[in-house]
Amino acid sequence: MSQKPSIPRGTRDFSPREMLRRNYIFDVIRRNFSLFGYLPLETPAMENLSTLLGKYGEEGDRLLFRILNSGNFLADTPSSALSSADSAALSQLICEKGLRYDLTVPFARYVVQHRDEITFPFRRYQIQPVWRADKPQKGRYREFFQCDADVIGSDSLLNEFELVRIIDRIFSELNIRAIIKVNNRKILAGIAEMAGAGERITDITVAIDKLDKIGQEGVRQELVQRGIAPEVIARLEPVISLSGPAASKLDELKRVLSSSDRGRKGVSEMEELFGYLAMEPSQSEVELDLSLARGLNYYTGAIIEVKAADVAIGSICGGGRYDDLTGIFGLPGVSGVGVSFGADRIYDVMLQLDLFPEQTGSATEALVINFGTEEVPELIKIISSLREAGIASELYPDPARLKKQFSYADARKIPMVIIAGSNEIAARQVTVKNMKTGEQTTVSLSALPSYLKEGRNS
RNA sequence: GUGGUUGUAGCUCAGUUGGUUAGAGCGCCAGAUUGUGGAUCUGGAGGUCGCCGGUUCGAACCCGGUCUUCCACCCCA
Repeated sequence: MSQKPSIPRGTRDFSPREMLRRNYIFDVIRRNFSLFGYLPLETPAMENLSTLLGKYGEEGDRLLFRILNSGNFLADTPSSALSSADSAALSQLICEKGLRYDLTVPFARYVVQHRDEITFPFRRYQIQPVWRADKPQKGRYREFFQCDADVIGSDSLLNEFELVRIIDRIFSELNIRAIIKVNNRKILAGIAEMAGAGERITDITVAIDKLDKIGQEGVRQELVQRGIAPEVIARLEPVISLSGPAASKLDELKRVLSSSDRGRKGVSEMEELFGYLAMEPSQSEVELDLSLARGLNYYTGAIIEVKAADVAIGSICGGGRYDDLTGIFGLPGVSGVGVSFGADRIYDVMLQLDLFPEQTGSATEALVINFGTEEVPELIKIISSLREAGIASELYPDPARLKKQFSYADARKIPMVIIAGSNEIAARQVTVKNMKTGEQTTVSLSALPSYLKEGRNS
C-alpha cells in the first residue's frame, strides 16, 4: 500500500497559478535592481558551516539547517560524542555543510573569494531561496525566497539613498502601500553611551525594537528585566519617544548626543540621507524610527525596514549597512550596504489585498481545435504561423469531442479558439471564437495572426 | 526551542450524550446537445474521518503518541 506523499513542514509547492504571480513579483524586483545597475549573482544552496556559523548570533546558529556528512562518517566519530546525547556538539563532528540562512553572508564570502576579479564598488542582486529551521507560522516559512541588492566597497550615503529609491519604486509598482522605516546603529550606540550603558547596546536595542508591539511600558519592563539600571532607562525614554519629522528629531538628537562621537556621526549620516530623500519625493512614507534596531548583529550604520501599511505580517523588506562583514573572511575595511525583499511575504500581502493583475505573466492566447488526423497537417502549419507571430498558442493534442476541447479552453481561460475543420481548410479560412463574448468570426488563414493580435486589446 | 490550536470528499464545511450503510454545497465525470465552453436538468464517481496505538460490545466523536495547520513567546523575510 502506498503512503500519502507529503513535503517537509514549512515548505510549499507552487502551482502554475501561483508561479505566474510569483514571477510577476520577481520580474518587478529584478527589473528595478537592473535599472539601478545591479548585476546578477547566484551562490550554492549549501555553504560550509564555518562560513555560516557565528554570523547571525546564537539564535541564528540554532536555526541553521545542517547537512549530514556523506559516507560512513560515524566510523571516525569518537564514541564518547555519540553517547553524550549532545546534538549541538555532535553536529560539529558529523556536519560540515549547512543550507544558506540568508544571501548577505554568502555574498560577503563571494566578494572575499573573488576580490581580484571584482570591480568596486560592486553592485549585485541575488534572488534565491534561503532556509531557516524556524517554527512555521503564517508568513513564516522554512524555505523562502529573498531578493537582495547590495553594493559593497563604497561608504557613500548615496547608496542608502538609492536603496530607499529602489524600495519605493518596487512597492509603488506592486501597488503595496509601504512604510519605510530608517534608523542608524551609530545613533542607537550613541543613545546607549549617552545613557551611561554603552556596553549594553544589544540588550537596549532588542528591548526598544519592541516599542510598537508592546508599548512604552512594555519596553520599560523589558529593560528592567534585562538588568538595565533605572536611571539609564530614565535617560533613554525621552530620546526614544521623540516625535515629529525626521529633521526635528535629528536636531534634538544632535543636542542630546553631542558628547558621543559615534552618535554625532550617526546623526550627520541620517541628515545626509534625509537630505537626498528630500530631493526626490517618495511615494511611500519614509520615517526616521529611533526604536528600529533589527536583530542581525552585523549592521553598523543605517538600518532599513519596510512594513505593509495594510497587512500585519511583519517586515516585507529589510536591510542596512555592515562595515566589516568581509573582515571575518579576511578582507577588512570594505563597507557594504544592502536590502532584502521577502518575496513570499510580499506575495501574501498582495494576495490578501487582491493586488495581482488579472493576467499575470504568460498564458495561452489561442487554442487550436484538433479535428483528427486528416486535418492535423494543416493545423500544425496554422499553429506554427501563430507562434512565429509571437502568439502563445496550443494545439489540443487529442481529437476529442468539441465539447471537451471547448471546456478545456474555458477552464484554462484561453481567450481565443481557432476552429479549422475540413470545410474551413478547403476555403483557406478558419473560424475564430472569442471565448469571452461567444462571438465567432471567419478569418482567412493569411490574416489570422494579425487578427488575433488586434483582438488582444479588446 | 517553550506553551497552545487545528485536521471529515478535489475545495468550503455539517455530523446529536460514543450506536448499524458518514452527509451538504461547490467542483469533477457522463448524458440531454455526433462542429462549440459558461446557464439549466438528469445520472455517476469520489472518504481506512491526518497517521499509529489504547479504552469500549461498539470510536469521526473519549485517551496517549505522532505529523500537519494556525496562534503567542523567541526570532525574523
